[in-house]
Amino acid sequence: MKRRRIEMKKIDNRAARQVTFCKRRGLFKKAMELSTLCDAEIALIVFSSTGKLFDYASSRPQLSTFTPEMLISPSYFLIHSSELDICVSALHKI
Amino acid sequence: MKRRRIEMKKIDNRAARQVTFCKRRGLFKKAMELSTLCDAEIALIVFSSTGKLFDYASSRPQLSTFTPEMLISPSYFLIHSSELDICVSALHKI
DNA sequence: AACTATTTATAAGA
DNA sequence: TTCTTATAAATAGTT
Repeated sequence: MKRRRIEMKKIDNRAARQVTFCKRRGLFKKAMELSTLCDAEIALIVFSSTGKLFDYASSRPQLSTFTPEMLISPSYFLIHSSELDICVSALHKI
Repeated sequence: MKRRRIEMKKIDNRAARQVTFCKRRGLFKKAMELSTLCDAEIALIVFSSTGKLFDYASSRPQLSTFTPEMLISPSYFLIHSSELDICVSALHKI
């Protein structure tokens, strides 16, 4: 079958959804490009529907490569919960 | 001149850099698409080199639309500084 | 802000 | 998951 425009809604089939997730690496590439070209600070955090964490941050180590030991470390910040509690989830899930 | 491949390094000219920043909206579109198609949780925070905040978060209000008044509000979380202090900057800069 | 040639991302299939 | 390829989508240079 020829390629068609994909419908912009949740992919029902679980396997197909995961395949599409794996294939769509362009988001991360574009984040890196925008940061490099335009000197922008960027933080990108993604949880797949299976709960796996992927992330990118300009000028900072990747959260997803941290070991639990590395995360039991000193410096913490207080941040507003709106939107950013997704970051807290990140720490809890690792 | 015909379009060429752009060199992947910081654009020196300030004006050109800002134009490119404005044009590259694809990052946000792709974030929304990945979230929708693959049922992923996504948080994306971008500071332009001029310090302006742009953000997207699946299933959450946009940080960049908050007023200072809205941010003087109750719920806060403690998060690890690595990578995520970019979020703190967000709150400070608004 | 619009145009458009070209590059880039990716849906489908394998 | 990874490769290929046809096609859709993003965008660099220009206007």
